[in-house]
Amino acid sequence: MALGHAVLANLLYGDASGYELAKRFDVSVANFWHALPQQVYGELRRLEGDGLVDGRDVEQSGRPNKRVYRITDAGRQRLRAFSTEPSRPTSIKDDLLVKVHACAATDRPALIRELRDRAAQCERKAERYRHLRDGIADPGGDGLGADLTVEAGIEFELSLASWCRRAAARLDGR
Amino acid sequence: MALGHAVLANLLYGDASGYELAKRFDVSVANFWHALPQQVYGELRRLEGDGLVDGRDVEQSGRPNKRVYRITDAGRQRLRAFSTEPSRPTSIKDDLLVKVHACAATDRPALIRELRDRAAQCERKAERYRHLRDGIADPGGDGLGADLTVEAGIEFELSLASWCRRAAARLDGR
DNA sequence: TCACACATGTAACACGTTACATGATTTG
DNA sequence: CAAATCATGTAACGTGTTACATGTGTGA
Repeated sequence: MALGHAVLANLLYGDASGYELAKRFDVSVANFWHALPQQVYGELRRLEGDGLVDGRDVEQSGRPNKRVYRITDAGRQRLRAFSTEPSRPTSIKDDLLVKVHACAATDRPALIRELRDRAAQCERKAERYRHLRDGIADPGGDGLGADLTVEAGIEFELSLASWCRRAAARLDGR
Repeated sequence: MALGHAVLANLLYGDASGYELAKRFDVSVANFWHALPQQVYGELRRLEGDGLVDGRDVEQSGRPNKRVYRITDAGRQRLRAFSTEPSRPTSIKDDLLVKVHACAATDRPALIRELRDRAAQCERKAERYRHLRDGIADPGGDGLGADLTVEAGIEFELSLASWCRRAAARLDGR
């Protein structure tokens, strides 16, 4: 149930279809959990089979019908149980860091270019997260969890961006 | 070849056995790529089959024999090619962030405790990375890649620790 | 003698990614 | 008329985790 908990957590912020959830997994949540649409659809079917979410078909005019999911009481209980299990340290995988580690055997100029690109990318992402944060309804109450996690996202992206620029400078021989 | 590149990059810093590599994947490299021993052993066999590393058996007295691997020219070329391929944004997976996102449905005190534990854990990790960094031979030359990546590790851990403490405080209702 | 470090694996399973597939409606 | 958005999936493959398995030597 790796993805499952993330999906359940997301549904706390409002019922959603697979399509809508997949988009959230590509923006707000992407910061600490990433998933492709296919995975989300599959996970929702599984969660429904386990009774952790409830799906209902919604007919729409002018666009395809969709299936909207809501978290069930069993789903909430599952999240509660999950919250008391130990989690282990963040798992990070980053090819760019591997490249820097291997810089002695790389195409230096290409690596430096990629570091600068990545820095810019991170800064744009931080900017998007900032807008997201400003849109959170009640950051002290219902929106607290979302507020805290986007905050983490902003800080992570900015700190990575800053590291990328310094790494590029050092690899450039100053 | 997800793990493969990380293994090759590591071997640039000296020949090693599977056991030794597995330990590096649990300390220095864990910051941007994590792997279990089983995976490392398997990957080394595969890399040897592809001619990207060379293994030789080393007899030892007083302890089991080991197989020590060295990166080949083909392996270096592979790293060079890898360095020019695009990498995509860091992939992060963190259960603790999922829990915070789901804080409305969690056991709050347990979550707060875990955040404080994690903060302490991150700070210890940063401390270990600092020692590692101080042990790097030539941070401006041969050790540049390693120096930059541990630096990234230190900053990541410290920024996460600080976020954890702030999150715990806010969840605690100040 | 018990635990720990050294040293290496197999097998089953869970999870994630890529490629492929379909089809309607809206916007430029 | 082309491209983007909405909406949902299957199949094959690659990667990562858990559980199990084995055996020696050193230090408490």
